Amino acid sequence: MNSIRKIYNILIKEFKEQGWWPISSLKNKEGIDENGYHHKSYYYPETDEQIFEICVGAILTQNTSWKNVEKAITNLKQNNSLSVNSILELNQNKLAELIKSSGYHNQKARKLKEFAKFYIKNKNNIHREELLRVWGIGPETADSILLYAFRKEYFVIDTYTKRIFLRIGLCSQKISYNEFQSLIQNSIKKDYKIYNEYHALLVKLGKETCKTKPLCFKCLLKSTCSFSKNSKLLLKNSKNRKV
DNA sequence: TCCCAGGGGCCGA
DNA sequence: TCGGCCCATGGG
Repeated sequence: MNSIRKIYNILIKEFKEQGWWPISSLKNKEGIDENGYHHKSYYYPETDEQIFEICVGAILTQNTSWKNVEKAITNLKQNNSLSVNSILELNQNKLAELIKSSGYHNQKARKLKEFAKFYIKNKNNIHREELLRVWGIGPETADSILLYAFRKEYFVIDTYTKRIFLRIGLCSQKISYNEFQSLIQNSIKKDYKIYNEYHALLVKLGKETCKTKPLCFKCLLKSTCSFSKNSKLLLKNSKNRKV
């Protein structure tokens, strides 16, 4: 079994299913937690509204913590603006005000409007190349939308994925997005559920242990991670050093 | 007060 | 093609 598959097995065994992508309208329903994560079902999203909400979340979460995105989504909902048509109709400054908590709100308001125009025309036949031509949609956001909203098999490469695999020693600093995506996609089964879950598991690991300042001592992957081994060595050497 | 967070566009070299 | 800079709020 290859290392990338092994890492998936370790993470899923310990962390269990993460239930991505969270959908606000599902909060506290049967089998769904208070934040909208559907841990036991991969059959979401079910409706056009749910699909569009995931797309909005993927754009709003660009370089932003999910908590700040949740506030923006709640605001949009309370203003009856979490739909394609209302985003198209809404004044851009008003839209920016509603999503202010997610940061970069002026840029993101424009991004939502550009995406909404695309969505209306392409929702029934969406293609990655065309999605990438939309202003404000880069490879990560495109793949999040394709994978989580449209259940298409594109592995999402984000900051956490890069950081974790770089530290483990499975990729180089200079690897491109597409090269990295191919590396992972060629190492695991082409399966929507696995792509969905693996990315979510990496985010959990990145948030909890493989942070900017890593907490290697409690990391599930410390036995296979070159960064963790090196940091242990550094710690040991520093302790042995006479002051 | 500083750092960081589920990126992407633009511009000059 | 690539590095540097800008966009911005909120929590720890």
